[in-house]
Amino acid sequence: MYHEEVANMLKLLGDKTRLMIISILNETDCCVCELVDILQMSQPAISQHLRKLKDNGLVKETKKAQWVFYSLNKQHEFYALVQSIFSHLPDQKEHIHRLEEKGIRIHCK
Amino acid sequence: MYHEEVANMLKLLGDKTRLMIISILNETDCCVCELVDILQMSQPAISQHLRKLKDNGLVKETKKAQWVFYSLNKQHEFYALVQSIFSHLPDQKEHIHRLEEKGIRIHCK
DNA sequence: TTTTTACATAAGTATATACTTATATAATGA
DNA sequence: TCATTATATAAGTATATACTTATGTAAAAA
Repeated sequence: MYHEEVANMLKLLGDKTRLMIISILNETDCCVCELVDILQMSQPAISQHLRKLKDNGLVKETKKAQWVFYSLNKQHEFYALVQSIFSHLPDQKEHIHRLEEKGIRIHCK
Repeated sequence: MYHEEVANMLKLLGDKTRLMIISILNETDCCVCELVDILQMSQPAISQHLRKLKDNGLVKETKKAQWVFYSLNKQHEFYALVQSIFSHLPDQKEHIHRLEEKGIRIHCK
């Protein structure tokens, strides 16, 4: 049933840490250590949330050198739904700017 | 933090039974026994979901004779967010029509 | 080659959640 | 008045969830 799939998607987004992760990835791709720095949570906690998001297909990962970069999967069935939720949330640019200013943003070709 | 409030709202909607209840109430006000009939679940289960929705302010209740009618609270802070989620879901008119046809729709002034 | 950094994962734990069954209440109807 | 109907709620239970700590792995750096 369609409602069940949507309910599962909302449950996935219905956690403040995951909602923040997705909001940040909506600004720019990030590696795990950047998310750990922004969200001030343990690395395993962040990794476990990322795994849930990845298992659901909402995010993709790309290995680059020692880092794993996560990004939103724009091909996801519910990407439009997720974007309409974001339209009701403030953007998260400040977190990215703060990383840049602190000089700890990971840039990788 | 705003993200936390939105996450809590999404968690509330992130249950297929509650999402269905809200979708149905988006069509028309209903009393508990109609929701029990539509959703084919036990009355206490439905009542408990309704309580969660009411505690959060998403629905309102009105007593009429022996029935308690529930309706969406259009004044809710996140009503617009909820509506944008509905725009990604099929409508639930068929359930209401079925009740009418079966002659078990509760009409009350 | 050894250490460090970045990340994943396993195991354990505390809490939350969604039901069930049983029971209480209040309005209606016989 | 007594039975029925509509609803709420309490208590119990099974499962899910979100962390923690500990540990493993792979790449980079020293």
